[in-house]
Amino acid sequence: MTGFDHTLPMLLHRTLDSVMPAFRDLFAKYNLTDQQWRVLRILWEDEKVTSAELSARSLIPAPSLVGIIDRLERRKLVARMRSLEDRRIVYVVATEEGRNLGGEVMPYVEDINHRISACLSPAEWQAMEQALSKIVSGVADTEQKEKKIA
Amino acid sequence: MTGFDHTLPMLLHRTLDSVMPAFRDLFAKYNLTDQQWRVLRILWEDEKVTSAELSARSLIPAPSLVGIIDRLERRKLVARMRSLEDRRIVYVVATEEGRNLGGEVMPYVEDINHRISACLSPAEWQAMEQALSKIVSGVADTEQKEKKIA
DNA sequence: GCATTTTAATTCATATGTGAATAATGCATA
DNA sequence: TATGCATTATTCACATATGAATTAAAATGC
Repeated sequence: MTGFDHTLPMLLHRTLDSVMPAFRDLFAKYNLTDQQWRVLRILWEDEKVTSAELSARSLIPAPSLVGIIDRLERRKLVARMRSLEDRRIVYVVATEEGRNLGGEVMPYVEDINHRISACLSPAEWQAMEQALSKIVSGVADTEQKEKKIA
Repeated sequence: MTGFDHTLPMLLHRTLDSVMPAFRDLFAKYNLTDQQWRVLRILWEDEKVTSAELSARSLIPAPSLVGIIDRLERRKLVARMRSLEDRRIVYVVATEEGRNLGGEVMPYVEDINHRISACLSPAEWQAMEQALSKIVSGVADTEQKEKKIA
């Protein structure tokens, strides 16, 4: 293990690589990718969400979202509805079928999440989440400072 | 913030999204992607590495590695050398030029890494790294148990 | 020695990520 | 009200991720 292996990007990628296969094996049974699931997961609870908000909450870049929604739409799991007040905005909603699929997959997803959190004590989990969150806000702050300099 | 936002994959993705732009802006100045950098970073120190080992250490899936090495090879930054003892094996090596580029970029990469680690105290960083590592080994263990059952 | 099985790298089809550019609409203001 | 600017979603070109299949070259069993 060199210094490189202890780099934050490598630590995060390594952890993702270890947990994602379980999710992907599950999603594959329903012909879903994990990105498609993320979208469905958000729409499962909320009525209608704009594309921009969906991108922000799913952490899926807007250009990728277009194709993902296209494919979900073809399968009648979601639908696009252009706003009438502001015709630039597109709302995405889950269909009845999409909502049902969400409800069907959800318990298994929670199983996996429970198995993951069982790897740590609640205190450890809390500390990890705070550490990650500190990094997110910390990095954002240094970027602000650099903008002021420039 | 729903439960979904506190899910491990979302936490990890959110953190990655916050730190990667700084790296990517840097790499873009040298016409490198972050995956290309990861390969160069490994070859910068080691003499020759097999494709399989490169995939394992860079966390880049083998099929992706093919194209990445192709593009680095076109720019004369790395070279492929087929093993003479076992002709299935391909060694990848950095050229003089590749090694120089590595040396040139490295200090700036370390700057970014320092700025990231400055967001946490050494103890917090240590705890976070251990937590992530616990998850990696913990998830691997539960997979083993499931194999035995099946 | 030859057929079988493994292994290493690659290819293939499809889905997604990334950054720049575009089209369509809304908004401000001269 | 016409013009310039901002915003939303999309498109484009290119690079990478994913899982299955393929090729070539060992290793193994008989």
